[in-house]
Amino acid sequence: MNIIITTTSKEPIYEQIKKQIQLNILKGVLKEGDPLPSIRQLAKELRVSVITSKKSYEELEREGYIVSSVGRGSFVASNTVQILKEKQRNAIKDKLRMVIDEARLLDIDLDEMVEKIKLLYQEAENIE
Amino acid sequence: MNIIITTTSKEPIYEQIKKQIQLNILKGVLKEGDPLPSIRQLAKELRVSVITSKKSYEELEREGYIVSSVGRGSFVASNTVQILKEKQRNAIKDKLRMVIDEARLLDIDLDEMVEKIKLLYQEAENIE
Amino acid sequence: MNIIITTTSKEPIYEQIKKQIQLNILKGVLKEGDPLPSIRQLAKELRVSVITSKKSYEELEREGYIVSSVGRGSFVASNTVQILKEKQRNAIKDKLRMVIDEARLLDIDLDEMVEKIKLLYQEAENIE
Amino acid sequence: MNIIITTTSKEPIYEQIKKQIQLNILKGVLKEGDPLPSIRQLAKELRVSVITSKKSYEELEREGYIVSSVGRGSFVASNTVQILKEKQRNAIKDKLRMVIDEARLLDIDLDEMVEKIKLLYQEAENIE
DNA sequence: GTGGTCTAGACCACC
DNA sequence: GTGGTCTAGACCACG
Repeated sequence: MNIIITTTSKEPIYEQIKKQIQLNILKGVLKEGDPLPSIRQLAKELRVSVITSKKSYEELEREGYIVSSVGRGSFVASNTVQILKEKQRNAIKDKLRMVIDEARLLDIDLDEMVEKIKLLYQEAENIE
Repeated sequence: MNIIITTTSKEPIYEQIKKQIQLNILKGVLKEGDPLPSIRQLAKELRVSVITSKKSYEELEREGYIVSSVGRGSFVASNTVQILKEKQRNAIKDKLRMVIDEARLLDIDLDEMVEKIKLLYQEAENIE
Repeated sequence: MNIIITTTSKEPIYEQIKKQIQLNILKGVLKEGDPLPSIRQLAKELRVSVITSKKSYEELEREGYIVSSVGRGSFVASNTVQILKEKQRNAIKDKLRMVIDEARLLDIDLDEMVEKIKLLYQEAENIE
Repeated sequence: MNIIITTTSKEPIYEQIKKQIQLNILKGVLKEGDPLPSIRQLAKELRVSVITSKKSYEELEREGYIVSSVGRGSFVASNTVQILKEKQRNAIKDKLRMVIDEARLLDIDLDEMVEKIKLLYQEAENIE
């Protein structure tokens, strides 16, 4: 699992870690039941305060993506992929709704929007 | 011009004010050259500190939406609405790009995305 | 005499008026002894507060460029052109000194600076 | 890094601080990635309000000289010195253009201007 | 500890 | 009256 932190970003470090772990679960790099690196090890690798890595795990656990137990470590929870996908799809819908609201204010109609999306999809596939 | 601020929101107050004034300019409620309420008057109306209303105006001026001058007040900038709309269109494209990147991770293909957009457009028009 | 005010500028209006009157004297449009428009007339023409036009004249008088007398009006002082030219030459030297100080910090040497000036002179002559 | 502020100057304090930090970055006294004093520490040292030192840092960040992040502090931005130097070179050109415009009004021709510059360069080098 | 936001005062130059 | 600068406090999230 690779996690990249950019300290220059305005996004909190713990949030960056959290998102990238979610991503790894989503992409199947981390499977249900898989062990995660210990808080201390992760902190060391990322050169981050233990407080920070701890906070990431805490949030992930609170939201049901991982389970931790003292002395044993942290593991990807079961059903995580399902829950995650569902949540993310909802999140995407919300973000899309906001983008559309803005677009409509600028008189961008449905057709233009669809065209934009097609272009951006192509663009994304070419990069990949 | 109506401005509504919610102090419970995580979004800074000055950002809320700024966005709503931008909106009014883009929608044409505020036209080029129109005077804005003085920072003190606005602060009074919204029951916020003068510093807060001032910060909103500062950012709006820096981004070219308004011009302020001592002794005269603040006014909607001229020759800008078109330029600003262009800027915002670019901003929308960037946001859309991010949404699409996320969507692709969830294996949402182009067709599904287009369908989602159509639905959301309809939804938005019905609300209006 | 033509005076153009830009209310969007951060330069105070009275300062803009003052500078342009000086300019007119320097260019010979206004000659020594020539009458200036009355404070009220100027304010009316420029659509400016009388306080503002008054302030311009006050400063010009304090610095010796014009003389005013109650009931008679304001006139360009004698020796004004000489004083003005001398002052302006000094002002230019000071500004040039500041520009050079900045240039040296960016490792722009004398030759490069001279070349820049030659180019800008050419440019200015072409516009004219 | 030494910062000297003069409260008697008409130039705002935050502007003085900003300029001197810019200078230190451009001269290489502060290198990319170097930490800057915290806004509170700087405020204490210079005996100004935290708001004032903060405003300096805010503008420096907006213009790309530094990056700040909550909980970590402020640092000189990376990959920027070259870009910033370029920007400043453009700024110098603009200032030079304005000086030349004024000079031409006083019938100072190119040769005289070049001579002035040579003198001022010599002068500046002798002071150093 | 750090920076980000917010408050309630103040003085100034400009109009 | 206006906006621009400055002060001395405060609370928050982040590390």
